[in-house]
Amino acid sequence: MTLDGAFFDRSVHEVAPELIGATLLVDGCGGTIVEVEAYHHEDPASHAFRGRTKRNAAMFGPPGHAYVYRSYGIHWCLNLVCEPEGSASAVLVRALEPTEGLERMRERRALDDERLLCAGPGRLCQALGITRDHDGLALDAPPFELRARAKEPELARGPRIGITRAADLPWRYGLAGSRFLSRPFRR
DNA sequence: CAGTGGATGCTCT
DNA sequence: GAGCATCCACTGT
Repeated sequence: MTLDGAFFDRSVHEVAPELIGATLLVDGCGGTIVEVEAYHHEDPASHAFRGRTKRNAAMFGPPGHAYVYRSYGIHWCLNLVCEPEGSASAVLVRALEPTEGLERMRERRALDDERLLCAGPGRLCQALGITRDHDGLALDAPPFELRARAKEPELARGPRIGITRAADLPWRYGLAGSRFLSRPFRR
């Protein structure tokens, strides 16, 4: 079943854990989502916290669309916009277990190690070929393909990675025990 | 393993 | 001009 606008038109805190186990492909490359983080508009760590700008405009658009931004001048990062339009909340996709299009992803990453192919927000965007061109695109239409998980996985939860503000909030979710996480979860 | 620092572009102060 | 929702290469144990 394709995840569409209705799926994303809910609290980011409901949507984020339900994305673990879903399948994300871009032009046929990608795999199973194993790690995400929730960013709410009232959250000081969110790009939308200080209001709408040119960069974060897609966060203020309709749910079920992509928000892509450049990180540290080098990497791209992919978010999935949630909640009713205008509330500017989104889920950062941090890691995939690669399952489809492995050869193309290895070429893009110039890397053979499957474990590190999509283990991190910058890495997975490089592997899937995600750039600014994908900012604002709908997730239920090509080049995106986003399918709901078949069954509920065992979840891990913890604080988000790489932020300084609101660093204690446990809004990172992962597939428990996966070897494709960007970093392990503490227990 | 852990820790450090460089690359690099854009937004906001 | 500072500060980043990162990654990689390098150092030292």
